Amino acid sequence: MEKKNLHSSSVTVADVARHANVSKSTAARVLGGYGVTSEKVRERVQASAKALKYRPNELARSMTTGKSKTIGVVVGDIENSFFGIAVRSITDVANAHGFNVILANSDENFDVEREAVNVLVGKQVDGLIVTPASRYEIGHLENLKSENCKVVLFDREIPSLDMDTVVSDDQEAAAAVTKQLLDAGHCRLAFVTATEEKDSDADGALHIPTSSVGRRIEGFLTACNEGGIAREDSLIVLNSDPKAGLGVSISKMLDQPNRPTAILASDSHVALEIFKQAQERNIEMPSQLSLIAFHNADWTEVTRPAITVVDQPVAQMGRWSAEQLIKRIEGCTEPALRHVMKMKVINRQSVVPPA
Amino acid sequence: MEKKNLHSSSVTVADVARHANVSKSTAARVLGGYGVTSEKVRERVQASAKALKYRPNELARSMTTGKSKTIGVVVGDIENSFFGIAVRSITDVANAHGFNVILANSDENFDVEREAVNVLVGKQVDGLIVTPASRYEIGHLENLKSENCKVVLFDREIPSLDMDTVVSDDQEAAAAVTKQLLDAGHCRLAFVTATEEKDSDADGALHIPTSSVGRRIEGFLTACNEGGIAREDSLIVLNSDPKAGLGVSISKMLDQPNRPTAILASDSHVALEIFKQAQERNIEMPSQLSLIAFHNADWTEVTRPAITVVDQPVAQMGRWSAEQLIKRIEGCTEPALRHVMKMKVINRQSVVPPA
DNA sequence: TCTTTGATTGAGACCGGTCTCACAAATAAG
DNA sequence: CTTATTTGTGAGACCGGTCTCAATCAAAGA
Repeated sequence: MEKKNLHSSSVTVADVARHANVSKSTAARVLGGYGVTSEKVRERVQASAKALKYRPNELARSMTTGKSKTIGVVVGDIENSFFGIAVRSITDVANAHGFNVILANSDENFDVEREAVNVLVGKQVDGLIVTPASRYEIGHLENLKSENCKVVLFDREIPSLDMDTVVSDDQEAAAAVTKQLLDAGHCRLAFVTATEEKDSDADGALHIPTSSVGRRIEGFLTACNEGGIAREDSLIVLNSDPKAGLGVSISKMLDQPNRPTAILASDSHVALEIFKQAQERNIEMPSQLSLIAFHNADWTEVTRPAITVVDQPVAQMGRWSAEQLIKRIEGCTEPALRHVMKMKVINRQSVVPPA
Repeated sequence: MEKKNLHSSSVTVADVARHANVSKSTAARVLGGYGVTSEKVRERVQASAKALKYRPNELARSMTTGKSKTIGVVVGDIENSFFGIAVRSITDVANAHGFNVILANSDENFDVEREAVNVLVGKQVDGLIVTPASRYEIGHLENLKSENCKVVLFDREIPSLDMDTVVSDDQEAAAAVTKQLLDAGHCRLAFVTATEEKDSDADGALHIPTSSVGRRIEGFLTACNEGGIAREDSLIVLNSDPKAGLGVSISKMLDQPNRPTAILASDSHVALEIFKQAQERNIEMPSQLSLIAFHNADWTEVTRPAITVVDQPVAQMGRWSAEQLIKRIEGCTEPALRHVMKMKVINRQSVVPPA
C-alpha cells in the first residue's frame, strides 16, 4: 500500500492537487506563487498543502528555473579567522537575498581548489566567490562565464581574468607600515608569510602565487629599497618546508646570528607563531624585536606588548563580494569592477626603535 | 541560431549522444558510469563529451536519485573559532566521502535556526549537523526523520529527541575544574557565559537553552556546593543585555565590591573579554583574579599569564559527527548513539590561590 | 541450420517542479 | 442577444539526468 517506494515519502504538488481536487497546474500555481488563481481555489490548495505538510522541492524548482539560489565560496581555510569573518559576512548577505552558501576549503592548494570549483559548478551554483590560491593557475576559472556561473575574486586578483575583484591596498599598506619600521630606525627587516616557497625562475625573481601576499612583498621591498636598506637586510621568509610547517622557517630566522630587529607578518597566524617563538627564546618584545601583523585578530590587543596591526576590512570585503556577485546573478552586465579597500594601521605597543 | 535560450548554454547527455551518434540512453550509461556499454561506444562517447566539454548536471542527477550528496551544517557563528574548527573537520570528512557542505549560522537564535533547517531540507540535503540553539524548541527537528533527512546533534544534546549526538563531558569537566579553583582556596567564584538570560520559571531554577552551557553550569554549581561555597558566592553571569553585548555583564561583575576571585569562562570569546576588561581595570592576573576558559583557543598560551583551559576535542567531535551522519545516510540503522568525548585540562599560569 | 543465450542498445517513463497554450466560463461591449 | 474580452483552469511539454524494459544482433549450443 505504500505509494512512493525508493524516493522519500515527500508530498508533491501532484499530491496536493489530488487532495484539493484541482489539476496539478493549478496547485502548482498557488504553491509556486505564480500565475493567477481564484481566491477559493487558492485557499483550498493551501489548506491541502498544510494538511499534507507539503514542502517544495527546491532541487526540482532549480531544475526548471535554472537558478539554484546557491553560491559557492572557496576559501583557503575556514579555521583561519580571516576567512571566518569573510564567510560570515558573505553568508549574511547571501541569506538576506535568499541564497545559500556551499563552503569549500582549498588549503591554498591549487588542485584542491580546481576540484572544488568544478564540483560546485556541477552543483549548478549561481555564482562563486573564490580566493584563488594561485594567480598563475587560472584555467578552471576562465571558462566559468560560459557556464552561466558568475565569479567574484576575493582578496586576490588575477588581472588577466577580467572578473569582479575585491582586494585591499596591500602594496600601499605594506609600504607604509614598512616605512614606519624604517622611520623607527630599523635596518634589518623581515617579511614573513606562510605561502609556500616556489621555484623562482631563471632571473631569480620571486613569483608568489598568492597575489595579496605578492603585493605586500612588493610594497615591503619597495619601501626597504627607498629606505636604503641593503637587499640582504630585507628578508623574505616563506614556508620553506610545508610538511614541517612555517614554524621551522621562523625558528631559522630567529636563530640566525643577525636576526631581524623588526618583522612584518603577513597574517595573524604567522604573527602568533612569531610571538610564541620569541617568548620561548626570551626575546624581549618590543625592545629586541618589533612586530607588525596584517589582520586585526581579536587577541592582538591583549598580548603584552599589544600588537600593532594593519586592519583589513574583512567583513566589508566579504559583504562587497557577495553583493556584487548577487548583482551579477540578477543580470548586471557592467564591466568587471576592481574594488580596492583601504586598510588602516592600528598602532599599539609592538613597535619601538631597535635597541 | 542559438540552441538553448533561457537555460544556460550547458551541454547535456542528449547533446553528447547526438554528437557521438548513439541514443541518449547509451550516452547516459557511459557518462553516468552505470549499466554496460561496449568498449567502442564508450570511447566514442567519451571523446564527444570531451569535445563538447560536457559536465554533468548534479542537480538533475540528484533529482532522480533522490540523493543530493550535500549535507547542511547549522552552527552558532562561523566566526567563532570553535565552530570554525568544527566546520573545517566536518567539511574534510564530507568531501572525502563525496559530499558538499551548505553552511548556515543561527546566531544562537532559535527562529533563525528553524528557518535555516527548513531551507536546507527544502534543498534536499541528505543530512544535517546542527548545534541546536535551544534544547526546548525542537519542533523543527522532530519531523526530519520522516523527510528522509538524517540528523546529528553537535556539542549539544536534546535527550527527548533520540538522535545521534556528540558532546563533551561538560558537567564532569566543569566540576573538575571548579574543584581545582576551590582547592586553590577560592571562595568567590563566577561562571560566565554569553548565553542570553531567559526568564526562569516559577521555582526560580535556571533554564539554560544551550545544553552544553547548562551542563557546565550544573557541574560548576555541584562542585561549589560540595565545596561548601555559599550560593551567593557562586555567581552565574549570563548575557543580561544582548543588545549591548556580554561586555556590560562582565563590567558589572568586575566592578562590584566583592568581585569573584576566580572565573570560569564558558568559551574563549568570553575569556578574551574578561581578560581585556581585567587589563583595563588593572586587575592583576592571576594574583587578583584566576581564570579558566573552555576551548583551547590558539592565543590562550601567549597571554601573560597564559590561560589555563579546558581543551575540547573540537576537531574530533566534528569528525565523529560527519562520519556518523554519513553512515546514517548510507543506510545505517543502529539505535541513536550518544558519543561523549573527554576534555582535558591544560594547566598554564592563570590559576593561583587568591591574594 | 535453428534455437538459446548473452551482450548491447534504444525508446520512453520518471523525478517534482515551471511554464506555455488552449479551452471554458464569466463578464463587458455593441 | 450576439460578439469580444477577460479570467481561471487543465493538459501536457520540458529541465537533464536515471532507469526499466523490450528489441536487436552475434556467438554458442543442439
